[in-house]
Amino acid sequence: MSITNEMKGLVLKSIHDLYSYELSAADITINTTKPEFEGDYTIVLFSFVKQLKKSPEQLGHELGAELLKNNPGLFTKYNVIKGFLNLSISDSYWVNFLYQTYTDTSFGHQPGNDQRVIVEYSSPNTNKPIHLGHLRNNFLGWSVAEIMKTSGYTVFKTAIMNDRGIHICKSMIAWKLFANGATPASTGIKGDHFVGDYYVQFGVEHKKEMEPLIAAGMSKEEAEKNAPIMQAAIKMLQDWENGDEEVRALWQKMNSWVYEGFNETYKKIGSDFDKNYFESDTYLMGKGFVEEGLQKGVFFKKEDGSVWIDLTADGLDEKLVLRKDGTSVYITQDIGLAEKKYEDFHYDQSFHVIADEQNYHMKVLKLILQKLGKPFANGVQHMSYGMVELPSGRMKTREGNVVDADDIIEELKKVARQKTEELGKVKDFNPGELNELYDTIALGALKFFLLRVDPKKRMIFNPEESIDFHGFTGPFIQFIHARIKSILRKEQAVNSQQSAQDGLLKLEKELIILLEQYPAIIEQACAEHNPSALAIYAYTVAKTFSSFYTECSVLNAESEEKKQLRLKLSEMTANVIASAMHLLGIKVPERM
RNA sequence: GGUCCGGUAGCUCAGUUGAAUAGAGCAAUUGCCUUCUAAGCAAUAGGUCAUUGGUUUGAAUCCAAUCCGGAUCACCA
Repeated sequence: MSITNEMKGLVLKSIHDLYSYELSAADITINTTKPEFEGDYTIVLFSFVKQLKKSPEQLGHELGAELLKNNPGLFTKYNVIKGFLNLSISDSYWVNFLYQTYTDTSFGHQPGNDQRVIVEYSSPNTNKPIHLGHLRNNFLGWSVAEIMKTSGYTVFKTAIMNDRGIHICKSMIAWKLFANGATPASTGIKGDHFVGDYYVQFGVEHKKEMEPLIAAGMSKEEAEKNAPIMQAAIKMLQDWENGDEEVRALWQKMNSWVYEGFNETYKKIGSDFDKNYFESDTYLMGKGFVEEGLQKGVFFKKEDGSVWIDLTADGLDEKLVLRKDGTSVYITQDIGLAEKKYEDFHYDQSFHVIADEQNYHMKVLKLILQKLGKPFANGVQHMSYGMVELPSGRMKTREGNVVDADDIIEELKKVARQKTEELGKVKDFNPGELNELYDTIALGALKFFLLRVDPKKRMIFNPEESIDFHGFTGPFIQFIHARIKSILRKEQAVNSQQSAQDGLLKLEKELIILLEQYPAIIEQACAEHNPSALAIYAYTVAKTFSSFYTECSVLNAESEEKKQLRLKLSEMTANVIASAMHLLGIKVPERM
């Protein structure tokens, strides 16, 4: 149990003993004591002073004295300032905690519960390569899944490959028209980029063809639709749906190029999946629910044959679920997929990691599932995150203003190499080890950069300023880890009983207090589905260690006892940093 | 227009279940490498927490109004 929870229990008991009053734990606020006051943790008295009809001053002193009297080994002193009761916790408590825990690499992990969870993330379109926005999705999804695993959930990672539709046909048409049979193999271009290039080329050609039509008096919308290349793409989609063999073969071929490219990138960034779903398999599945919804009176049919749901009573609009031509739309497919995933995994919760532009869509999806009476409806949840924007605005593949995932990783690797060579600390590494180190640093910088901010907020990436390796960054934390390991390579802590030690230095105690909070941070990150809590925490630990390291020598400590304490403190810090960074999908090097 | 989200230092962001004098990083200025890795440490400077009013012992945090920015309300996915 964490120290703050333990303290809450003690406060409840003391209040009961002193005043025969039953307080609830929710009434008690405990904060770490501000540095300008004496103490480690502070009980805010205001929150329950009224219930007890005491002055904060009197209550503070009575409660402080009672806590000290009953827990002489835990608390050493107290002081009351205004409505705050500051308590000092004994050094021996902290040292004991450190000695008990310093080798525990599963510190903060929870035993398994019986909750089954799906995290659906990544979910790319197969007409373009992965960019920075997709990376945020990938890193978030992966990290949330790992955090939930650590917290005891049984987690399955899935992706839905958006492998069909008009956007795919655009790439296909452009390839047919302009490629002259070129392939990724013949051009040496990575498959997803290769196909993406034709998607962009479609856009260029489309725009070109629209101009004369608009000049001839057509509206923009009409021109968009009537441009010959668009007509060809629409025709191709129809052929695809009718199972035209030639179109299907081309579709399969081009998708396979894309998957080859994706797999390479996924491998590099560490995304993995327990199961992939394909839209081409699932896009017809929702149709069955239309009939079910009509029978249950949840849906209604309009004169033209289209089917709708009326959500105005829920503060939303009417929403189409089946086109008048009888084909299903996005939301209908999602209904089918949700049920399919339930059949496959029997989930209690199913998270969709999707950008916040789809908040409305996900709200509607959940509502429809609830109205259809699906048993899994309440477990369907949107893990919404903000888009990554450039200083110039949103990234759009067809406008070419994207930060490509493969490009930025390569750029960061270059910076990592350059910096490493300048510093010259790993001259004995062989080329394989060096390459691995550059990967570790580059991906560490990128993942930390994208995970350190609150997922719900949109974020701005400035390519000019690029990604830093100093300060609040992944490489800084990696560096601190490498530094600790360097000490531990020279000397290991001896596993021994706690020896009597007084006088923990300020920074020593600060570090132990921080480390003790790790399980609470994981719990918070899990409850909020928010990896940034862990990123901020990992940085704070590294930063605190760095100050400690500068001020206190580990290997040349004043005494053997101090040295042992500091070795243990170093080891535990390294363990916690490695663990927290792992939950973010970031590796930590032994040397850098 | 309806709904939802946001506005904190020059920039990027913490802090938002109310709690003591609002914190980091970058950028700027100044010190510190013969001692465990300087991708570092220490320090200085930088704030009308969008605005106004309200609730409270106490408000960046809660409420109301206003201003600004974004998303969404498709027979696209």
